[in-house]
Amino acid sequence: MAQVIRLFEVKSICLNPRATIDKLAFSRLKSVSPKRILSMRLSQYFLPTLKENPTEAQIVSHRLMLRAGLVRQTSAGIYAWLPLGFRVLKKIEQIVREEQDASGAQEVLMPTIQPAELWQLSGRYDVYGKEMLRIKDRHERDMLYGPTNEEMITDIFKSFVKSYRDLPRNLYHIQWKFRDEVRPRFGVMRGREFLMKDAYSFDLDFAGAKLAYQKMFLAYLRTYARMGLKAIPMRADSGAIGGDMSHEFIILADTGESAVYCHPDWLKLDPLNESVSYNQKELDPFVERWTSLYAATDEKHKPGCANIPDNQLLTARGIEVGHIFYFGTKYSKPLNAFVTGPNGEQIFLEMGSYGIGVSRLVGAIIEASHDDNGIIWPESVAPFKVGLINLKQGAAQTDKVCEDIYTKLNQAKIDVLYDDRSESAGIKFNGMDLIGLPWHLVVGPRGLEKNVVELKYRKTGERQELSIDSALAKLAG
RNA sequence: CGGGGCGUAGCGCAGUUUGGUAGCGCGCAAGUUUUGGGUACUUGAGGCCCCCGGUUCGAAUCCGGGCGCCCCGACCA
Repeated sequence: MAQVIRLFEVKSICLNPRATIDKLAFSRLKSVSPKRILSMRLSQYFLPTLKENPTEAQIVSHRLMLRAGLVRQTSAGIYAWLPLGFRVLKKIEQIVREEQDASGAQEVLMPTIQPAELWQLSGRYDVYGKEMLRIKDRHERDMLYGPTNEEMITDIFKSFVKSYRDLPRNLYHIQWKFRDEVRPRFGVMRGREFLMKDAYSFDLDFAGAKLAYQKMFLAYLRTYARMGLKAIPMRADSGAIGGDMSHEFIILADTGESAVYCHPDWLKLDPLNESVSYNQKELDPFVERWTSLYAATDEKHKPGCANIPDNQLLTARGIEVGHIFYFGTKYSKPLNAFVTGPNGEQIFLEMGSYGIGVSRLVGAIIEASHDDNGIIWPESVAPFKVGLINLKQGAAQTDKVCEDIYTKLNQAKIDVLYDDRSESAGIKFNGMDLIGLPWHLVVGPRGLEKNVVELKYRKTGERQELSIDSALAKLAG
């Protein structure tokens, strides 16, 4: 009897959620740096998937994002990010961050709400029109929800930097922005509220600004390539100033919003194979080479102007996922942002700005990577690397093997979503295809009789039967 | 901002023409069943029919006015 009571006590302590949380919190305190929880059991996850297509979603990425439980629309063009979608958003953000840092840019965080005064100084308060969401605070002071941050960063920068010796600098942040689009559409690809990385470079002269531009050029190519995207820089309009120092980065996707024309050799290039460092000597030839191949959007395309015959041009559709441009002293002059030069003269800052649509990329990646069954996440941005499917939940054998695999994958720091629900096989297979995790590890009684599990690669649909150990080894490799 | 469409259960829809107090499929819950690609059956819960006003004995349905959402175009990361 005493033993029974003791057992019961032990069990009740383990089942007490508070005890678990305290224990977790304690272990976190001891660790040097905070770590994110890698894996998840589907039976406990907030993942509201839909079997049918919501009518409001017309394009494929929007439909799949709603069906796979990534986002929830709260108003036209404004979305709440649910756990699975948020994980993807964070992974994309992190790749952007790492590449910005590698290029020498420094992360800051500016507010979403800005005072109108800054915009009145640059003259854009009136120019921006209704796209700008204007707000009054309780003191009737004019504020706005920032659509971009040139004015603010210039104001911040100039208030501290007074000498040419403090140049160059490149500051970026990843922040939510708002543009009150007349007609939001395409889900997160053309929302009103969107997450964006924008960087702002400050230089003494044009040569410096050009180098800053080239650094971003390289960082952008690397960023998109890491996300499994083929991004092509295309010359864009930069207004009166800037010459050719403006590029849009367009990824190719069948459902893209605009037609693009480019040299077929683009498809062979991979920026991750290039060994080029962030210095002028290496960047000059690199950028030269990467801008020499023809590429133009519909509106810029002029037949006969390419360096190869028109009929050999690759015609495709594209989605803009980034834009870099040099704009000189456009903001530094009206905002009076200058430094003292070597000879004591006042020199207005040479600036450029560089944007990446982080939330848009979630949709864009899906546009570029899906099939009839659902999303196909590139591994680098996948919410989980592995989907573990237990075909017979509740059976001792499959449960045990799955738990074991789940633990081992966790120990190997591989994030896994374990479908431990008591659902039929078909529901689990289809659900896993829909949310598009790169690898599906299927554990069923039939396979276990032969001591094998099935490993499926979502992208190709290829499956192979492997022993548990070799499946784990393959996932770790 | 021009043009068009739609708001009925969580999702997809019917019912509106001809006013009589709301229905189907999926999903959800319970049970049986099934167990390797959304299994089958039974039972059940779930609606301020977008909102406000008007007409009428009676309005999801007719009339007026709002609001919301979607699509095409112009605009944009």
